[in-house]
Amino acid sequence: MARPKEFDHDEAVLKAAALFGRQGYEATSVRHLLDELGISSSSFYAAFGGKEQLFMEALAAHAEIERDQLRLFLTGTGAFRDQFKNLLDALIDELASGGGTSSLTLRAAIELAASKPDVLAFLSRYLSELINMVANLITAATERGDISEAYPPEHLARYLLFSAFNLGFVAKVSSRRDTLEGYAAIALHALDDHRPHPVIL
Amino acid sequence: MARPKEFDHDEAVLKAAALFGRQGYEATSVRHLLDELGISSSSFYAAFGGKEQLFMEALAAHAEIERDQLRLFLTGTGAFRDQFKNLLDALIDELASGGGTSSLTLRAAIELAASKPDVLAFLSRYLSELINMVANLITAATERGDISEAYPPEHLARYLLFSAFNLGFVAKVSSRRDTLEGYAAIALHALDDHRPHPVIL
DNA sequence: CACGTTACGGAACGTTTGTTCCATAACGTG
DNA sequence: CACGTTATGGAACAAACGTTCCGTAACGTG
Repeated sequence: MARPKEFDHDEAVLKAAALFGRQGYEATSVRHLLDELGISSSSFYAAFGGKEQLFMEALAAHAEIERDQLRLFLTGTGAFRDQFKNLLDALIDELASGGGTSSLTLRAAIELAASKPDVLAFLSRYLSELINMVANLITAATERGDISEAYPPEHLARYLLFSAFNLGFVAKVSSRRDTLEGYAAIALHALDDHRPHPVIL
Repeated sequence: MARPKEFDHDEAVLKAAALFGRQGYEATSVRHLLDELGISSSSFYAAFGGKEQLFMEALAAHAEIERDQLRLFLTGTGAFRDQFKNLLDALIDELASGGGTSSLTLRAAIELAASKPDVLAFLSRYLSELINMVANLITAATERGDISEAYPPEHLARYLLFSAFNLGFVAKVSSRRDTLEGYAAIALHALDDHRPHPVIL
């Protein structure tokens, strides 16, 4: 029919998401994106429409992966607290290794939520979705007796999610493993039973 | 001797800090700064040297104010937990009112810590200072029996500080009061009396 | 009231920004 | 093997970027 594309659309979006996550939106120029994606400007605008639209696509793609990973960690077998601890541990591994595929979600919220209505709208909807998902898991866990019901599930869900995101912030300043683990240990305490509990040691 | 300046240096730095805090570094152009400060470019470069240097000055000025406010809240009379709760309440008031003089510290860390070594160095030093300050207050509080010694003071200090900063992140997406209060209530739980959990990392 | 010094306003600079345009290349189809 | 269609590379664009420069204005001093 016609000349075929020489690059994969979705793959390019993921590369863009990584670059935006590393450098931020404003600091990432279109020319830098062209280099990273290995395409020329005409292909760029034909495929993505422009910088801002590519960012929205990248943000959505990143969010989807993030949500799936979250679901994967929190829907296994075992106590909810253990599952969430595993999630934090994995996140710490990633952050401490310096790989630094830091969360585009965090960056987008800080850099663009106030100035770009589209970004705010997306994040608002996306984070609500995450919170609902985790809140439901928490409700199920409390019904099993896994965790106490000291807080409204939605509040607890939001707290846990934002604490996880916050690890990315902590890591921006110090990505030492014990720093991150120290933070995570205390954040996780919100899931401990507040009544006296048996010492398992 | 010579023609006197028509604007106050420190006042201008604070205005710049507010603008940078609202819009971020890259999104704030020099022309926008000139408008906000009400000066012309020649005065700008004579007084501050350039955009980047003004940012560093603004960051330092903001940090000083932030540190003093923190000290003010945490060195009064009363239990440490109450003092920290007052701090969070005041922060929530500010964030919920939408005034939105959001923390330049948070923005600088997310947007620039990875790309501008000067910013990282400053934040690293500044946050260490804050953590030490709070850790000392925590040590004193535990010696009074105010709070339990479940965690190393430095870890607890870092957790509390970053939780406070994290409210700024939460507010970016939803600045509803009950959202922020829900988060703060759970974060504060780290200061409640409890025996150390056996599974601390 | 002239002088030296410093601050001011604003035009101008070169560079980089995001985007558009067009001639050319690479396909599937008739 | 020409044709229609779509992708590509790169030149070109206006606008905005951070910064510099210069003539002028506003002081304190002699």
